Amino acid sequence: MSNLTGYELTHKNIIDSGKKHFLKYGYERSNLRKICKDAGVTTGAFYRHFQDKEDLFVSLVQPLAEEILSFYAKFEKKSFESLDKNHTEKLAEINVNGSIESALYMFQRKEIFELLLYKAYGTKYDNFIEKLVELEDKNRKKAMQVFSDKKGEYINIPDETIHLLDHSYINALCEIVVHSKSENEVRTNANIVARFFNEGWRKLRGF
Amino acid sequence: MSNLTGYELTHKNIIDSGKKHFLKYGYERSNLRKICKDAGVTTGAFYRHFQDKEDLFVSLVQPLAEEILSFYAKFEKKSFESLDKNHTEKLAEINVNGSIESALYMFQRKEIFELLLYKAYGTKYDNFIEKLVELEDKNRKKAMQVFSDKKGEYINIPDETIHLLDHSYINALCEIVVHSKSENEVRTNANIVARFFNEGWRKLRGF
Amino acid sequence: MSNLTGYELTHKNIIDSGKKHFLKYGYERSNLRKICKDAGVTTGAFYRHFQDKEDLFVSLVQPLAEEILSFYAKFEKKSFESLDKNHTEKLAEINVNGSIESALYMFQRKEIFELLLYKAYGTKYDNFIEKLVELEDKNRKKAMQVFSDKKGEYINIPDETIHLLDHSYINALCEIVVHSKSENEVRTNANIVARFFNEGWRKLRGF
Amino acid sequence: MSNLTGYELTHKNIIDSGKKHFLKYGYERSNLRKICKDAGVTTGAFYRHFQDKEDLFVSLVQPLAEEILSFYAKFEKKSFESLDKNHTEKLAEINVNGSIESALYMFQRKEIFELLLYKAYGTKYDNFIEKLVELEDKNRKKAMQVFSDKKGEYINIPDETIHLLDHSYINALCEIVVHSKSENEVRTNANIVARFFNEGWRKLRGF
DNA sequence: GATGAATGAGCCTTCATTCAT
DNA sequence: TATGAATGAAGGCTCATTCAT
Repeated sequence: MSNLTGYELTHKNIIDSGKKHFLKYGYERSNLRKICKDAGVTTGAFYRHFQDKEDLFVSLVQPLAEEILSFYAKFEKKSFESLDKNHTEKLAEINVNGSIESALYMFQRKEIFELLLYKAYGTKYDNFIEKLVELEDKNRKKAMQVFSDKKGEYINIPDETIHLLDHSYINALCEIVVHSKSENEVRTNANIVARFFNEGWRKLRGF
Repeated sequence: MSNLTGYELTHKNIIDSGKKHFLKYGYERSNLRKICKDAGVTTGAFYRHFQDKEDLFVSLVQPLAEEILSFYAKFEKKSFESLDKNHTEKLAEINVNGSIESALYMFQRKEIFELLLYKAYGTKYDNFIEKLVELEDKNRKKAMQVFSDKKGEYINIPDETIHLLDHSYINALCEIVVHSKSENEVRTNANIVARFFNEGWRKLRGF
Repeated sequence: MSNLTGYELTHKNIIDSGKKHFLKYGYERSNLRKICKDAGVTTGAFYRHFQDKEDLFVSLVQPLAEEILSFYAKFEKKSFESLDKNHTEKLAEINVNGSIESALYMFQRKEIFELLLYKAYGTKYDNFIEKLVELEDKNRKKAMQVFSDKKGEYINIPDETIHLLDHSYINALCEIVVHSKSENEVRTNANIVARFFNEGWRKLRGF
Repeated sequence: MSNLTGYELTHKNIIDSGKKHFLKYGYERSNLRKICKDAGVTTGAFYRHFQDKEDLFVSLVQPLAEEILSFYAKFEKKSFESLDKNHTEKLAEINVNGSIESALYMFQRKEIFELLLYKAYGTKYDNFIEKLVELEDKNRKKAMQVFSDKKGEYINIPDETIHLLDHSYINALCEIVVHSKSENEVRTNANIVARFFNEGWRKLRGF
C-alpha cells in the first residue's frame, strides 16, 4: 500500500470511492461525478481507468463472483463424492461445514460480497443470488434422488418448493455474511442456520 | 365500478396504469409521463389526483400495508392467548395455519403485495419486509420465553440469529405469494415451508 | 403562419433554428443546446418535439427525400415510355426538360435540399447523393441498351465510368440548385448542363 | 527507410497511423489517442512531433497540396503557350493528356490525395477541391477568350456555369483517382471523361 | 526529452414537476 | 378544472490538450 504510483493511487482512490458510494446508494443511484469528486479526480480521469460506470462496479465485484462460482463447483464435487459413496450420514456434516466455511470466506470480503449480492441492481450482476440458488437447486435435486433411491420410494417435492427453500437458505447465509460483526458471529449463525435447514429437509424427506 | 364520474374514472385509470408500470419496472424506473400516457391522462391532471409520483405508489400500497400490520397484530394476539394457556402443543398448528391463511389472503392481493414488498425501492416502503420481520421477531422472542419457562432453562439464541431466520421465513412466504400460480400452490407451499421452519425451531430450542 | 398555438410556435422556432444551424455548421457540428437557445427554448422542451437531434434533422429533410425518390420514379417511367416507343430523338429533349424541371422544383426547397445533400454527414441521409446517382445509373444503362439495340452493336462503357459521369451530372445539377440566386439562373444552367452532358453521352455512344 | 533514428521512426509511425485513421474516419472523427496508441506512441510524445491534431493532418497533406498547385501552374503555362500560338486544334489534345497525366500522377499518391480532397473536413484544407476548380475556371475563361477572339464573336457563358462545369470535371477526375484499382483504369476513365467534357465544351462554344 | 495521467469544458439526453392558458 | 408545453438540473460520457514527474 505504500509505494503506489500516481496512476495506482488514483485507481485505488476511484475504487475506494466507488465502493463507498455503491455500498451506500447502490449501483444505479450512485452518481459518477460524485464518485470522482470523492476520489479527488475529474470525470475525464475516471475514463482512463474504467470503461464506464458499470465497468467500475464489475471491476470491484467480478473476481469475487467468479471465485464464488468456482468455490461452489468445488464444494459440489466434494459433496457428491460423499453421496456416491452413500456416506449419507456424513452429508449433513459436509453441508454444514461447507456453509460455515463459505460464509467465513465471504465474510473476509464482506463489502465486496454485499455489493455483489445486494447493490448490483442495474448491472449485469443483477440477481446474482438467483444464480447461486439455481446451483443449490441442482445439488439439492441430486441429493434428493440419492435419498429417494435409498429409501426405495420417490420423495416428491415440487421444484418451486425446493427453489424457494433454497432461496431462503442461501439468502440467510448471505445475510449472515453481510450483517455479522465478527467471525465468531458468522460461525455461530452459519452453524445454526445450516443445522436449522438440515432439520427442515430431513423432515421434508420424511413426508 | 360501473357508474364512475369522470374524476373517478381518471383516478382509476391512473391507478391501473401506475400499478402496471410499477409492477413491470419498479417504482424508481417507472416513468411518470408514460404512466400518464398509458392512463390516457395528462401530467397536469395527474397532479390533481396525486401529490407526486410517490403518492401514487403509496395510494396503491398503503391500504394493504396497514392491513398487513393490523392482520399481524391480530394474529399476534391470538397466538399469545394460546401461549398463555400453555397450549404449546397447539402453537405449531396455529402458526402453520396462520401462515397459510395469511399467504392465501395476500395471494388475493398478489399484485399490490408484490408492489409493496418487491417494487418499492425509492419509496417510503423501501424494505417493508424488514418491518414484518421485526414483528415476527417480537413474537418469536415472546414464544421463546414461554418455552424457556416451561423447560426451566434459558434457551439462548442470539437476536441476530432469530432475526435472520425470521427474515428467511417471512421472505419464503412472500415469495410463495408472489410466484404461485394458484391458491392450491400457495396452500401446499405455505404448508411445507411453515412445517419446515417449525421443525427448525423445534430443533433449535433443543440445543 | 399567423395563428400558431404555443406548441406550434415553439415547434416552428426549433425547426427554423435547426435549419439555420444545420445549414451553417452541418449536422454533426451543430450544437443542440445552441439550437435550443436560438429557438428560445430549453433542451427539455426540445425533447417534447423531437426524439433526438437526428430526429430534428430527419424531420426537416425526410419529406423532400421521399419526394425526390418518387419524383425520380415518375420521371423514370416517362423516360422509358419514350424509349420503348423508340422515340429516341425525343429522349434527349425529355431528359433535358426533366432535369430543368427537377432543378426548378428543388430550387423552391433550396435550403432543405442543401441540408439533405450537403449537410447530412452523421445522419442516415449521409451520402444521399449516391442513392440518386445509383438511380441515374440504372436509367442510363437501360437507355444504353436501347441505343445498342438500335445501332446493332454493343456499346461498351465500364460501369465505373458510367457511375462517375452520372455522379458528375447529378452533382452538377445539385450545385445549380444550391448555388443559383434565381429561377432563371437555375433554368439557364440546368439547360446548359443537361445539353452539355447529352453531348458527352452522344459522343461516348459513338466510340 | 532502413536506418531511422528513434525519433524518425516514431515520427513515421505517427504519420502512418494518422494516415490510416484519417482515411478510415476522416479528420474530425479520428481520435488522436487512438492514432497514438496505434502508432505505439504516447500522446505526450505526439506533441513533440506535431503541434496538434491538425498539424499531423497538414503534414500528411501539405506537400501534395503544394505540388498540385504548382503542377497546375506548370500545366497552365504549357496550355497557354499553345493557345498563344493559336494551335487550337492541339488544345483539346493537350487538355486530355494533361488530365490523364495528372490523374496518373495523383493515383501514385492515391491515399494522400484522398485525404486532401475527401477527408479534410475540419482542417484548413476543407474544400481544397474548390481551389482547384477556381484555377480551372481561370484557365477556362482565358481559353474561352481565345476562342471568342478567333470566332470573332463573344461566347457568353455565365461564370457560375463555367464554375459548376469545371467543378464537375475536376470532381470526376478526382473520383477516378480515388476509386480506380489500376493505372489502366485511371487512364481509360480519365481519357473518356476528358473527351466527354471536351465535347460538351465544344458544343457550348457553338451556342 | 519522454511519459501518460489528468484536465475540464463540452456533448446529447432524461424526467419529475410546474404553470400559463 | 384540465391541459400539456416548458422547465432546468442532473446524468453518463468524450477528447484534444497540458504538465508534473
